[in-house]
Amino acid sequence: MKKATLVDVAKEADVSAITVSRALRTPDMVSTALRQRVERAVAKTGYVPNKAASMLASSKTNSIVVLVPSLSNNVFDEVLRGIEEAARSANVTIQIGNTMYDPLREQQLLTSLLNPLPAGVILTGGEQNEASKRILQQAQTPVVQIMDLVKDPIHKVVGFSNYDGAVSALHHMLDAGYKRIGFIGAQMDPRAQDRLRGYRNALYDSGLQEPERTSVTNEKADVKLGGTLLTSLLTQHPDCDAVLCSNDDLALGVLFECQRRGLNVPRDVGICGFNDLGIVSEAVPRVTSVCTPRFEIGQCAVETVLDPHINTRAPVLDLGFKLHVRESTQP
Amino acid sequence: MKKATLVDVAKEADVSAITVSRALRTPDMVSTALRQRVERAVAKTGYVPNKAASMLASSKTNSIVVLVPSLSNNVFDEVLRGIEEAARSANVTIQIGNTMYDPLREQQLLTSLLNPLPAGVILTGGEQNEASKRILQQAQTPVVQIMDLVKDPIHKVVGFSNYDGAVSALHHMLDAGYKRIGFIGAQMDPRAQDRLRGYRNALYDSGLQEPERTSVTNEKADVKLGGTLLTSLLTQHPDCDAVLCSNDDLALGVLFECQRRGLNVPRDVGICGFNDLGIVSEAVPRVTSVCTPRFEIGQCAVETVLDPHINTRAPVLDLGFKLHVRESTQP
DNA sequence: AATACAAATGATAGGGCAATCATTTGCCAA
DNA sequence: TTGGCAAATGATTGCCCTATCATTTGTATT
Repeated sequence: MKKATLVDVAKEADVSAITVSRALRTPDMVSTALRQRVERAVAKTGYVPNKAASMLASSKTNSIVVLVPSLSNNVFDEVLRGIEEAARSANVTIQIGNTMYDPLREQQLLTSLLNPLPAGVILTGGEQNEASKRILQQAQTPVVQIMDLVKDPIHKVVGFSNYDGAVSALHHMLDAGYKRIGFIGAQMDPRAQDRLRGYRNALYDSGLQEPERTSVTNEKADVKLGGTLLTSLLTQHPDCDAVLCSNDDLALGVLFECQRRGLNVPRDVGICGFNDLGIVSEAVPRVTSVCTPRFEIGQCAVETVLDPHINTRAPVLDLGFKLHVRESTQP
Repeated sequence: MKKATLVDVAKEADVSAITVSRALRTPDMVSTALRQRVERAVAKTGYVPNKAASMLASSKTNSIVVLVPSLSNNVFDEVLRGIEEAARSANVTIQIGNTMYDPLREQQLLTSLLNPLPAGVILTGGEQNEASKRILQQAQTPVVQIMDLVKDPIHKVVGFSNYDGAVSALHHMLDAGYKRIGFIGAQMDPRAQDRLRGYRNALYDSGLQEPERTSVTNEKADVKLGGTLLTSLLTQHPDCDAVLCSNDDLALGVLFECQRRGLNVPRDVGICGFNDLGIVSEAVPRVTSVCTPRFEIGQCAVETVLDPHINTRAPVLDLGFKLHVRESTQP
């Protein structure tokens, strides 16, 4: 038995095909009686709309393309959860692409996923290459960039200030009494660089006139690397008494390395992470971290991208952050 | 300017539309000269194939649907990495769905993602509900179930034995001298249950005739829960001298809880995790874990699902596991 | 040179839906 | 009642590509 089509349903309901189409897509536009008749016919025939045909005829889809730079970075789980939840209630599907922090890969994904044209695109950050930006500008679909407060957004931005987050963390660490605070960073994308800038400027503004103590690399940030970077930081700056980490994996690695070296946290070394991934609040000692609104960013990104009044809204939505102070920075 | 279609390219190259189609899809079937002419015409017109039309005409897609139960569980990152890599080299796109451990959600995702029909489906485990299984059986597309060695596979299975993994871990712990080994489990899906079974049987077979010491829940497994479960385990069985955990997050939580309680690992309590997620090998002390071939499972699942000889291959592919012994179980 | 056959290319006919414009129906005001 | 208008429904056409079958061209064989 072949799959039922609109025409089959139409015959069953004794109406025209286009009416069935309307009854399903825009139920408000048909009479109640007819709607019910169509529903019955759909049930009876087991009709399932053919998306390919629908796309071809309307050159539209109800799916949102979401590009993230990593799936192993737990930061994006929460973002994706927010996106999924919002997408579900808006009745759109999502299409996830993993750019692996590679602009070229991002461009390829866009080329591939923008056909057929999605209802919207959600991207991470503003580090797209020129070709990608051109593609996005020419595509007739709304674009939301998330995480960063990107300066020259394609359309809209939903995120928070990484710079302010780092500043806030540093002020707290200074208040807690640390004097020779270092910075450890990896995977130095624009967000991590903003955090580094925040560290630098807050340090400078504090009047301590300290030399900057940093250990930074472009490798993929993970727990192991945190230990490695602490080692290199302490080699260059043995007097470090605290470390601000560009993310929580690094912070955990730093904590473990301290334990290996017999350094007491928070007494000998204070540690602050970034993102507040849940695991850091369970470590011993519990680690201070800048809590970022990842779930909300996801939700809000979907709402923004689907918003019909998208053109009349502020282009940048700052969802803020919260510093969660814990034992690791309270000597 | 409208987008170029096959016909435009055909005019440009002075051939028929169908020939252009062939030149692009099956270049071996046309002459070299013509292929080059078509390529030039494509470049000149900026032609991009319309996937919706292609799908409609052929009722095929070159995308693979991948359903995982969680994106926050780091187990699936690696699997997805393997899938992505293999998919890329096979030139197919992937469509990721997150079932959130909910069979109904899985069913909804299948209903939605099986239209248009994908080139294959990759699912986690065998815990689909009856409706989902029926949908998959009727869909004319290969299905590969991963992670578990599912007993009654829909088509094919790529995974490893969770049961054997647990048995192997337990044997190691017994060999290391632990006598009163407990089990901590959460998110007790069939895989976790297999691990529990492995624990039970290995314990029984060891002849120790020990009572079983378990603390198990169906909540989402995370680091925090590890601590909670250890607390409950030690309340009921204060004599526990080691813990096998159904995954690494729990193991880490157990380690942290031990630290809070002043219990020395591995002397007072031995800890073994499951999956070997990278982070456990960095903790202090480094934690023993059953290393599972997640990347390979992903790769292999794609190869299997796309394999034209799929019907003549063994239905179950066991990729094995490796116990990585570290400090946490060497008193 | 004639035949046979394979390789290369073409013509036709949908695939299932939605945009657009056209028609019918129902209802109200005058 | 009739004209007018909105609401509801219908007919036609096109979206762009590929499956299928048909034709042409090229090559080898006798």
